[in-house]
Amino acid sequence: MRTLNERADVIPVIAEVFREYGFEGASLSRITETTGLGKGSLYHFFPGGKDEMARAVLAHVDGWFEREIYAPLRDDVPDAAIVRMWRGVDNYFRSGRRVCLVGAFALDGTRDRFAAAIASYFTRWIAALRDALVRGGWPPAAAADSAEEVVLGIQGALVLARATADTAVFGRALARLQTRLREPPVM
Amino acid sequence: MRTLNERADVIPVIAEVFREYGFEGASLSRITETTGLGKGSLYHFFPGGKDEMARAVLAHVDGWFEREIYAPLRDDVPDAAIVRMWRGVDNYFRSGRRVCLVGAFALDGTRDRFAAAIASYFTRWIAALRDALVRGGWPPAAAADSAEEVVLGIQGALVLARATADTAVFGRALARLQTRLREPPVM
DNA sequence: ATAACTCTGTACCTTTCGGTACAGCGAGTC
DNA sequence: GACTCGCTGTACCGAAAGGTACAGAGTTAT
Repeated sequence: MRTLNERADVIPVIAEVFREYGFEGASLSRITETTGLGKGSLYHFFPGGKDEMARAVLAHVDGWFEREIYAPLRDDVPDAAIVRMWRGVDNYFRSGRRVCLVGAFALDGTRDRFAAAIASYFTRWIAALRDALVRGGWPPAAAADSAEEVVLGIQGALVLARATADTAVFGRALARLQTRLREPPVM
Repeated sequence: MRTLNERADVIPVIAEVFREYGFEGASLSRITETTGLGKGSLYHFFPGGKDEMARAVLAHVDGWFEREIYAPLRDDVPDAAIVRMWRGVDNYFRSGRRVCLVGAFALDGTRDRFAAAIASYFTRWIAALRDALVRGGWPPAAAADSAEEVVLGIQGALVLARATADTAVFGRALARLQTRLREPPVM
């Protein structure tokens, strides 16, 4: 019964290939090379081919964020959950050295094919953060605005860090957004 | 002597294909289809093939921003130049319906190939905006920070607008960033 | 020991990829 | 009318794309 185990092990590796090259750029030959698996094994685990691999990878990323970020934001003490989010995000994106797979897919022509998964990733993130802020005493409108600003800022920081090959941008952006969430609006 | 004229006419069309599908996804067949030009004409204008097309497109985008945004930020009255930037950006990105070609290339595996052009586009934008703020009376450190925040915020907004197929995100982000540049820091 | 089942390598398929070669068209020039 | 010269369509190329077929190895259960 190693099937499930090994399939699960391969997904993060494939994810890295998609992350690095995008959907179109992630050729099967690159995937087989990186994973060390031949086409035989690959199509055994993912009969649907590249499309299924991408879906599995998106689901994997989504699962991680749901578990580590969204759920805590919805259920835990707001302040603690938000601290956890900052730590988790900085860790996940390797302080700007790693790019967001979902964001990369969104800009690609790939978007339409995985539209639902891509949109859901972002809207649920924003909704969860907004809820945490509201539970922390923020006015709903300001909470919604700031939640959107934070998620969008993280994506922008990743684009810029990658574009300029300067990971410090990411750290500065996180710091800026972080202070902004610490001081509730004056309204 | 129609050569230069027509080549110049084709570049924006090719740009749209790259913007929509990314470098890898923009196949020659899609380009011929969209431009209405056969391979013969295409390789007549761009002997270097896809690579040269991408470089021409990047140069075209860069030229537009240099002329319409960066130069005014450096040379004109700061307030007016910044107002012009907001108008120009909203217009250029069609209020979030259009994606940033340079940002898309940055996330792609394409980045390395065009690294210089991609990095320069962003660093010059940030530098120009920072200069305008400093000339407008901002402390240099705060100006640098806010300039980075604005450029990064625009990129993030484009990612999110595209990801959620909700252009309103872009408008809200622009409004937020705009108010932030209107009130100089307290420090 | 054998049967069943999971996994893997190899060979092969069609389509599309980026790119090339080139003959010819049409609008100017002399 | 002949001659450029800029442009275009067509046919073609080898390589790589994504995907399939399948025999067999390795393990596990009986």
